[in-house]
Amino acid sequence: MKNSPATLRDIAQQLGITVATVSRALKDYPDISPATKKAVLEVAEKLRYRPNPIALHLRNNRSRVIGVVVPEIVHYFFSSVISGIIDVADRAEYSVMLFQTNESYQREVRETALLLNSRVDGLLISLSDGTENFDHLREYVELNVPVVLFDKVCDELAVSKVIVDDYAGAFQAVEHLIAQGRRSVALLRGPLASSTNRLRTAAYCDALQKHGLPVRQEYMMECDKGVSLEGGNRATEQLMRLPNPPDAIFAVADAAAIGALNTVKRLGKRVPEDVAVVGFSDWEMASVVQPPMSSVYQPGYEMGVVSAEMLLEQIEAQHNNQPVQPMTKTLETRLIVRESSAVKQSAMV
Amino acid sequence: MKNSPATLRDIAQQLGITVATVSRALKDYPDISPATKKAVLEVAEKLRYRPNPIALHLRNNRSRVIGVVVPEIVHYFFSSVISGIIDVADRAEYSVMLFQTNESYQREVRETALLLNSRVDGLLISLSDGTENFDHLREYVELNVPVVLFDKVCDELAVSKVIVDDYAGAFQAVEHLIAQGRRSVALLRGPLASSTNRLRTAAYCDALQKHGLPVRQEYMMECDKGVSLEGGNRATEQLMRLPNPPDAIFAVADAAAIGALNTVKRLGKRVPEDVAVVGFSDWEMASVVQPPMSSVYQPGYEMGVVSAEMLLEQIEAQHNNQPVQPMTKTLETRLIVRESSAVKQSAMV
DNA sequence: AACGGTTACGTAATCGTTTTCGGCGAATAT
DNA sequence: ATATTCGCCGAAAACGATTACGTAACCGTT
Repeated sequence: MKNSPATLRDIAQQLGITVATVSRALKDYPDISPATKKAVLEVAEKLRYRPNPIALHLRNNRSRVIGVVVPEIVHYFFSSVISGIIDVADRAEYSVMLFQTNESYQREVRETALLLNSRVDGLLISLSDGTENFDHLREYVELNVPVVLFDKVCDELAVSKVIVDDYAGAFQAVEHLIAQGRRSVALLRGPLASSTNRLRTAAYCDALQKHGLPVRQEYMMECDKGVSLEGGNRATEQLMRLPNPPDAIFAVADAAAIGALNTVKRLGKRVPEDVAVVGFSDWEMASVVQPPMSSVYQPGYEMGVVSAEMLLEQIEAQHNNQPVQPMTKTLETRLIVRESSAVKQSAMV
Repeated sequence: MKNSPATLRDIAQQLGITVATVSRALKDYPDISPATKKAVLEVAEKLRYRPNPIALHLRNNRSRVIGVVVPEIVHYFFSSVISGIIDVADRAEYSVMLFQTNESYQREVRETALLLNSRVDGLLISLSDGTENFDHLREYVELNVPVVLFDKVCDELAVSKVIVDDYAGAFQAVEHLIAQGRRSVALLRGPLASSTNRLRTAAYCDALQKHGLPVRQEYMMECDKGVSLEGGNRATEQLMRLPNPPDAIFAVADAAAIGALNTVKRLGKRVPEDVAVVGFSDWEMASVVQPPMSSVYQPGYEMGVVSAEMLLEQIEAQHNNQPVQPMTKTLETRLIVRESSAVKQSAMV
């Protein structure tokens, strides 16, 4: 029957009054007589009137929509962050527009431009691994659209950031391996363009040096297929083929770590006796592999919550013409020790 | 400096012409003289003009936004579906608004209403486990807003659906277990309100009966904490405490299956020798646990792609006033056999 | 009777864009 | 010389909602 939702005018026509009166009646303005209000409310109910948000956006110059851009959605950490963002946005009556870049810089530029055109009220973004130019985000700054960077950030932009303490987490992981008596710890990492990779790699080197261990290039592997299961597999195969293979592997991501763990076992070595393994992120997966894998826990959901709260605050401030101060918030990481790196507790079947 | 993006009027004023001319010049109407076009293009470039989509939406009565509602985002299968949806939407220049219900019927109603008010062009939704009333979706049908249900669907609504062949997949899994010589196969399932749970449960029963095996109530467990790791753990503990514990477990979700697998091992039994385990979905996790777990592969990404394509087609048809025929598409499942259920190939360390 | 103050509503502008319906001058046709 | 066409552009309505401002009608006061 009815094809399109009722508008103010539909109500006004039924009652022989103007849309202005209807609008005011619905918003309970004191100007309107109780009788008219009652009549308007009734008709509005009957017609199932709902304000058209698009018209409101046009008039108010705000959309109550925030844009979220992540490298990939099918990823335990990022989906956790997204979940946190959505829950916060939901409570504040904001909607979330979601995009993924598949780690492509070009697509990142495309999506952010799209989002900017869409007049989102703010942007939450985790940079792709390949992103080294930030002009697409500078446009936001110039137009005073609040931006919060999370997880994969950059120093070049004066915007708010939410990160985890990548350095401390990685440092702790490597020190833990050294404390377990490991003397040749290998690293599995992704491209150094990404801030998280840089920090975790730096922490790896520093931890080794602090304990008087050599930093050996042949132990620092960049996974060619990304820090994935497959990337971890391949890098580990290479590592174990070295004249003196490492006695421990620290991977900057759980997927690669699990690849490493499985490859070590496949090559007939024991975990952790021959090679200890520690990952980063503490995915659900880490606790179900055999042996259960140590990993640096990264609070994904919380990062989403904090980032979204920060963005919404800035949007609010912006809207009230208050100045917004870019700030950086660092969330704690925590090393979860399981059997893959704890020699004493190791209980093999 | 500039606080808000340039509008048609800004361009028009700079050139002393009207917005109508500017609009036509930008859209390359034949009416406009080359000189004017050139001038407009130049000023538009200088001012970095971008059409305001909100104004367009208001005028065109379409938003080029689709709504997506899932039970939870942090979930390998659903995030895969979302990924597929987003990739298709992206190519068609649509944006995706994402919501999660956390399996709450109330929140499902709330989010769908919000989305409807937001005037999305269409809705993609996977129902929450507790959803038994569908009035919130009937509103979409009444207002002629295209809806496509995926994965968790219902029979009560005359809308398009995309599902996997839950019945066939589950049937194949149970038959496989029987073929491996198992005679007492247990089931781990979630609430029967969900269509997938119902179908997989029915297939379980039918497969047993086909092979002359009894369908025993004490082997059919509803996981109290949901079909999660924890739910799988608890249900399996109960199963193994039975006078005659099962020699195989089929779980309707991988998380519960992995919980089952780990619990079986923790209780000192061998997988698959004592108890075989098969899951459903074939998450990444399934292949990395020990022993690698058999599972019914469910094409998540493809489901997202197909659902989104179907929805966009319907939106297009709707927009051209063509009738839309609700249709149901069923995607194939495929049993992936790994060591957790294949006695012969089992290679324990 | 004239004025002031309410009450209760209407008028019209606004947000940015598209598009229909002209309009005006010049060129072409009859 | 008048009519027709064409090229180029402006005016204005439309999408749906909000809101500053204007204005009737009515009351009571002086």
